Amino acid sequence: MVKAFVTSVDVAQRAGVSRSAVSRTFTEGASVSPEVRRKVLQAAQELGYRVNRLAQGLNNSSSNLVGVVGANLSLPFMAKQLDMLSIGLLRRGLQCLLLNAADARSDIAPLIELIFEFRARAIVVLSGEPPMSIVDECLANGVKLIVINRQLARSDTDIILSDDIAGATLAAERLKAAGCRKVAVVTSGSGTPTQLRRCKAFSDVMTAAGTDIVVWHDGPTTYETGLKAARELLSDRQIDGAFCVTDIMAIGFLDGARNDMGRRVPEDLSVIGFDDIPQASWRSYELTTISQSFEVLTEAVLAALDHELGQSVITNVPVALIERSTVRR
Amino acid sequence: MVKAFVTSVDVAQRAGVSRSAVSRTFTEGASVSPEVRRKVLQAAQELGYRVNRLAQGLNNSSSNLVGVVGANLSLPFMAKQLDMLSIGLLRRGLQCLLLNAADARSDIAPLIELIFEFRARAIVVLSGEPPMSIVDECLANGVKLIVINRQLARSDTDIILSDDIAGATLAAERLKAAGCRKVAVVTSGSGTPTQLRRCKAFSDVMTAAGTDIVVWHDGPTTYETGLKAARELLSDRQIDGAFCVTDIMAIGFLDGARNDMGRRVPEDLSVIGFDDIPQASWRSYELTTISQSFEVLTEAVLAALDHELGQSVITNVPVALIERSTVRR
DNA sequence: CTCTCCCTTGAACACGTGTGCAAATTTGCA
DNA sequence: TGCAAATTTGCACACGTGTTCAAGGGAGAG
Repeated sequence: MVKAFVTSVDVAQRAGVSRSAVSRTFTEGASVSPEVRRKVLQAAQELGYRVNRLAQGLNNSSSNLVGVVGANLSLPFMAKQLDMLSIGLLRRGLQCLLLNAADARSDIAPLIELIFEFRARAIVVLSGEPPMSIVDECLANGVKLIVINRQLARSDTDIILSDDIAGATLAAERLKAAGCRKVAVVTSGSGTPTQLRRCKAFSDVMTAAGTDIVVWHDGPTTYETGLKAARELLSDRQIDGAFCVTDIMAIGFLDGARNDMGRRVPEDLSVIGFDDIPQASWRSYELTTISQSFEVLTEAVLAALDHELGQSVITNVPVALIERSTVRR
Repeated sequence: MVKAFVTSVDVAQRAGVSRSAVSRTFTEGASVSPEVRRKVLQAAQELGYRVNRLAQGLNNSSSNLVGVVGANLSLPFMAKQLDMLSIGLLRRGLQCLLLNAADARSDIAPLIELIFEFRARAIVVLSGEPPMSIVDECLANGVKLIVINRQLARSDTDIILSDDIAGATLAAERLKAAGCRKVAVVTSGSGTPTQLRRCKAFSDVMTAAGTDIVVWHDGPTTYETGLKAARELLSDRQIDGAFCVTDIMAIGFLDGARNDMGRRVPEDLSVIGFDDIPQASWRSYELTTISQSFEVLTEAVLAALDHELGQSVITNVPVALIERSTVRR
């Protein structure tokens, strides 16, 4: 049988004071005399006392937890985002309750409901789309909802969007400047809003310029999908440019183009990606891509936590073209 | 002002039953008549009732939380591990409280104390080393402690170790078979136990065989470190083999060897890594490496959660040589 | 010295849930 | 129908904390 955790009653008894004094000692800005404070701290130290956050949260009817919903956490983009977010939360005194949706297609509603049960202060949705009923529930119960790269048809939720349209436009302009005559757009079959936006904005610019485009989409957002795209698309020898809506697919595409389809990059084929994941700068790729600052994105999420409830703030994360060496100059 | 969450009292009132009935309806195996159950469920549905896990945990003096401590979550190895672990926890009805140590060198004690405050059921340490005082505290308070790839000098903690020694030995044997005469060992400057073990085991086999070795160590466990190692080591043209204790460094090393130092791999130089991260199988690398099954590792962690408290189980995660194309046949 | 004001202290309540116990009700059997 | 057994129900307590409220006590001003 294990002994239970030390409670504030134990500490109070040992320090010879009331339980209130103990509580006040550990509460910022409460009124305790230095003498009592010292005795309490010493007793707490000796007994190994730890505040019970569950009881604390029960009282305040809210915890310091922030629920984070995501999927495919091992993909570089997600991993980087989660890494920075979890650091930022901790630094702000918030704890991260991580719910992994396992599959980008799976319904995230049950996960969000779980977060509700923990009376989390806020919910951050990194992937998947929360149903409207849940958005309502968040608002009704005073839980901040922050959605990343999903455009909800609502005006009472914080939304953080990378500027996909500007990014895709930058990519299109760059490929035009490289003199491409026929370009491919590579996207996954998952049809996430982000990918759709990038795909559409790029296509719009290209068709307006009269450039031939061919849109390819299939499979999940992975390296293998990019590889497959290269193998299927590049039998058409007229294609001399490609916009892959995600770096991870761009890297697969590059490998397929060079190794399987015998293309020289950038001489025969210009390739441009999106996200600027760490691997994009590896020497074997040196992928020209559109970067969205992870720092800015993370800061936007953290800032959103402080926003007034029910007030919608749409934050656009700016993008920039990172010139490396997969597009002809 | 926001309305508070719905409580079991509200539900009981609406359903016209006692609060106990509500509680029992949501408790597995409690005794409720079908009639009452139906009324309660309907009322709960209409009001949007959610059990308050904080109050629940307060009562049971333990929550369903599992604290996970890690660092460098965006490195492929860590990301993959966290991804699988968080899925596995969720599937078992446990929630993942993620604490990011931000820096591999930073002290993880404060993070573990935070986990204590949440009365987590178990603590999983992915990186960093918990001080002995905390190990004691875990045991005293009935909190399961699971440490991955850290050898603690204790017999009352669950420890999960990839079989570094067997892996490093496999790597050494393979390089010997490739006919290498002088091999480099590339390791980071962080000196984690895992890396030290791999380094030592490899060196032991090689020196026993009379092969020349040179050990290089510097910087963090990153791609850039591998790149740097190649630039510094390969001015010595006698080196014809390299064991990088981590795939991420092996990939950097490969890029440096090929692009900066003009080596052909595997003709001039054989390279072997460790971990089998997803990037190792990318077409540009096709890195020969030692794999440790992420599935087995994850399963071991989940299994450890069910072990008796205070009983130590040391699980060895088996390794295997994955032949690709960076070692001469 | 007395009065007032401010700081500190302890008692009591609230937070929302699970559960032991005894009463109430239903079921099973003869 | 009558009785015992089994099931269901409600009351009350416990979990560990924050906080309000009134009482206590000390210091400073007149």
